[in-house]
Amino acid sequence: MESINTIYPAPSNNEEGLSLKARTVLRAARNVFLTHGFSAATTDMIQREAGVSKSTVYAHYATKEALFVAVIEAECAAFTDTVRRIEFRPGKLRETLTALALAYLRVVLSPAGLSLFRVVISEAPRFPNLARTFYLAGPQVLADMVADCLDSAVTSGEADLSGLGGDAAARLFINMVRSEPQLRCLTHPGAALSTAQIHQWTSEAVMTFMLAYGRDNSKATDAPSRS
Amino acid sequence: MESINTIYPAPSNNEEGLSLKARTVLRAARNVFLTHGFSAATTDMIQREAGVSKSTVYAHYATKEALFVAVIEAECAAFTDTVRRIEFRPGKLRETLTALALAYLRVVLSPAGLSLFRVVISEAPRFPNLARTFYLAGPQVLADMVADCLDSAVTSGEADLSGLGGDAAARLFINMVRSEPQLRCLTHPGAALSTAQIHQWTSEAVMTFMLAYGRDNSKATDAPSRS
DNA sequence: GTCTATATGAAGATAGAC
DNA sequence: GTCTATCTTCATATAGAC
Repeated sequence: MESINTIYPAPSNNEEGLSLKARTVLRAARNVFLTHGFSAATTDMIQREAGVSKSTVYAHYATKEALFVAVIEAECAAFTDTVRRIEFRPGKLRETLTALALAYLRVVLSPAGLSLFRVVISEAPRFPNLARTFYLAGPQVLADMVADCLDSAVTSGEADLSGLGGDAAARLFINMVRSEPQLRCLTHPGAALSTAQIHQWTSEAVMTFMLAYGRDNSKATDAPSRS
Repeated sequence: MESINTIYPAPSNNEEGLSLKARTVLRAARNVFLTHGFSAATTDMIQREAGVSKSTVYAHYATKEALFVAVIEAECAAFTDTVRRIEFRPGKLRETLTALALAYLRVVLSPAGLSLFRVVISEAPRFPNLARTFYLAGPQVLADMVADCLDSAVTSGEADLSGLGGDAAARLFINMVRSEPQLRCLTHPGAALSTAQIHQWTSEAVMTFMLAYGRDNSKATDAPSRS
């Protein structure tokens, strides 16, 4: 009894070249799969949510599996787009890292981000290619961005990675940022983190990283920057 | 066609007071649920794997849901036991943290650990209590242990947390340790990480933490300790 | 392409004998 | 408590008219 896209705001990407009904089906499938996962979702739910008949669904997607793959691939692509759009003008390293972290958490902790993670992880044994796609579309893309960022900082003398590669350092940073808040949200459904909590966690992660690898170690600053 | 407990070595805990058949059912259910998740698992699979009839299953557990809850709670309890058993004699901070990290990763990256995570996370919307139980049984327990460790180190002058609470610092550390290898294993099913990779990652995480909060900052040592 | 109606199989759960 | 056999519901997918 929910209208389309009530729960998960539409990405409206990668829908070029699809007929009107096909798009309707895909979006309905997105809501249903992200809400219930693959196995618990039924084609009936999708058909009903889309407001079409069963045969319309099967006219565009041969099987439930194919529809699922289409949904997740589109979602991963949208995820990548969102992450890529994050602005990071090369300014002060601490501020840049903070901005990147907060923007990343906004995506990861969004309802769609959490559901996508849930579904992809749980279906990874059955859809290993989707899982790899997800890894490349999310963590990998951000890691590359942060690595660029860090390489610049090393060049400008703002950071000293102590023998660590830019890539390894970037991974350490984004994992430090993402891990705890994401785990908390995943294991406490319905209890979203407050903005204050997110800012505090981010600030602690950035501080830790700067203490370890920043060149100007002024240990005092732990006031979160509002972005 | 797999015999019981082929895939996931039994915890053999919390089975006191259960009849022989009840135990057989519970263990079969464990294998099936950890392998397929809740929705894709069927009571037929469980019944077959246990080598009993359907009514035997329902004689001990009223519904599929109840059986699932029993399985996951037992698994969480076993998880806690394993984590609690980790030795950490208060020695040098770096060595203690390395040992804790490696032992934790052994549990988290084990087949049972990864499957438990998958299942709990994916079913969290439907079984929120189980998800919270899992959080408390795993990350929370280790965080407490690490926090104790850090408090000692602060007292002995080995560490300076720069205003961070022991709890927050502990969380940062274990998340830094767990996050990337776990995510890689979850998204690349069947491709286990090599011991060398695990040691390298651990070593990088410990080094980062020690650079930020260790009192004796000798940046050179990045040789992983074999434990 | 889209609909209504239906085939076909499998799921969770129970009945009734022992 | 345990089994065999079965009930009921609902899932995926298709047939055939328009």
